[in-house]
Amino acid sequence: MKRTNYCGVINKTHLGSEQILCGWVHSYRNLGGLLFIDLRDRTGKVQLVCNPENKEAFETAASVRMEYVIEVQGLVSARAEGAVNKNMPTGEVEVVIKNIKVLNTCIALPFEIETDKNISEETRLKYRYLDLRNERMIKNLTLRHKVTQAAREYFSDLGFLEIETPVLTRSTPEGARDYLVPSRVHEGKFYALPQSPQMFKQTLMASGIDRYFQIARCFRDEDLRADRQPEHTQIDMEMSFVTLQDLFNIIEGMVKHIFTTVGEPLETPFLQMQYSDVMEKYGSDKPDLRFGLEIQNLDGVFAKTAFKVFSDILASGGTIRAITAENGAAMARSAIDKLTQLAKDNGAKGLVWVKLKDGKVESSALKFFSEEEINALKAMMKEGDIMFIGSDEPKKCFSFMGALRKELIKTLGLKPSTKWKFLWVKNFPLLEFVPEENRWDAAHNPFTAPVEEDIPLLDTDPGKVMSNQYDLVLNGVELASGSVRNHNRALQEKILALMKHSKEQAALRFGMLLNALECGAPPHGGMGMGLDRITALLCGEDSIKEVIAFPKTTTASCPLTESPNVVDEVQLKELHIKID
RNA sequence: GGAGUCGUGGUGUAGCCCGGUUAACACGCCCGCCUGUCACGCGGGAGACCGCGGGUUCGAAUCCCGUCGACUCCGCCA
Repeated sequence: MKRTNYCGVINKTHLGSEQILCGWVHSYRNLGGLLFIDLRDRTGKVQLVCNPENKEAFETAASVRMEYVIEVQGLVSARAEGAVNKNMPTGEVEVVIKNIKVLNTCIALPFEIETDKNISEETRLKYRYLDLRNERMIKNLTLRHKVTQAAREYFSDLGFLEIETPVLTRSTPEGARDYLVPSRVHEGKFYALPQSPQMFKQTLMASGIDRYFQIARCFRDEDLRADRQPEHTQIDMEMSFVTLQDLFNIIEGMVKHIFTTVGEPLETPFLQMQYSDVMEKYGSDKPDLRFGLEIQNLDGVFAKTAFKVFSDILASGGTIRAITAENGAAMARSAIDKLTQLAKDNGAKGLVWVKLKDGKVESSALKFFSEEEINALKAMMKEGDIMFIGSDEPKKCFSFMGALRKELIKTLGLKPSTKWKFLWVKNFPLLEFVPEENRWDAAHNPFTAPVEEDIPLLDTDPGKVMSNQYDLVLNGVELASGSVRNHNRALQEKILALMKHSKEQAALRFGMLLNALECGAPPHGGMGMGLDRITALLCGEDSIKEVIAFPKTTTASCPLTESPNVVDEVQLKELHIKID
């Protein structure tokens, strides 16, 4: 290769040197007797200048158009005082063209690189190879690479082995829908793409691998969101002989290493909270703790209320909760109505608002409140505050108050208190009852171990059993999830039985794992972290599509490759598939 | 499965409410001029039957119905 340097790095230290640069014509300015080209590669841009005295080169330079690929030999020169471009990192220098060669031409493109903003995502994805020429995408993909490398480095240094697990595996119709792959050799049989390497990594623990990690692609055939793609990448990890706190320590170490590597050293501690407390305080299992707005309990205030709405709720075992927002009293009626509607959409029957304005309490339900209640509310508020009160059966109440909290943060345009706020959510219930199916289901992951002292409760009151499950939440995003697993076959089978899996079914679906467990599997645990999500957060992107080179659209299709698509009749026949 | 927003030259938008000229503007593209530009400038030109199908109407980019696609959200996502 003849290239001597990248465009974006050329600076004063290269003055007087001759360079061979290759790249794309980002823009050209032909002044008639003088010609400028901004040459771009993934490191940045540098200005080329061509004088007419260099006749042959000038002729070629005049023929280039947007996005032509050229190779240039030239002298790095200082720009004249007035010609320095302060908006350009390479703006103090320019490269005087000696020779120029067109390596490839380019047709008129659907959009311009960098200058065209607000291109529809549809167009961007259809021409992703052009979109990826943009600085934003180069920056994001570079950062993603760094995150991946940092994770690899961290785990490797701690003695973890990176082991690949199969992508063609078997379907386990738990949780998300599987992507299926028909087998040619076995008529009527299918592989499934893994939703996670869960079973394999636990099996690796049974093998005595002790410490495993993988940058693993996971597949889920579910509807998409800004933070969900049909295939996503997990930093997947599992280790033996660990407690929950060991896992926290290891993962915190990894997160810190990643953040430091990308230039965001962390000082903020990782908080830990019980799932039940998180739900009660924030109405969400992934609250954004950069904002306050805790949900308050008003059961005491209204214990003896004459307001029928509240007294009925309390009598039926419900609860009354509130959120108080500073400087919210100025909120317009329409904004309050919007928030009320949002609460209703999330299951609330209504919301009561209370304002403290000029030392006086105003409220949509003022006439129902006693003097004592008004004073109690007043004592909880500061001048200019607004309080929203909701009441319902506790779980429902927390849920819509949580939705309200999220919306309030948006509506009031609250500024986050810190850049990053980490939260471990732990002590999830192991099981949740599904009334429609008259069975228990894993609250998170069917292989999670119950808290040891709760094991007897599996026989008496399964809903009370706490698990060794945890989530790591960052700025309101569920970043990672993991647990200490069951390493005892009998216990695992007991839990599967509560989920109404017969021994036969369990053996059929999870046989590999169950068999491995009874062959001397060590205690173990681990986690999976969303690589796309952590990268998106670090890039300041709202959608993980911006950190994935070739993502899918909301209908799980790829505009670039036009997948999914039809296949040949011959292919179908080989796979024993008939399409109606 | 459901809700909302959007769809107009290559790209991004205006026009749509309140139907009626050759569908406007910017960038890109083509031609010409220009020796210090950097969103270069100036002059000229090409390029869209307004996502698709149907309906209302003398007449539809505009109103109505359907459909397809994109995005966001709910359901779903162990």
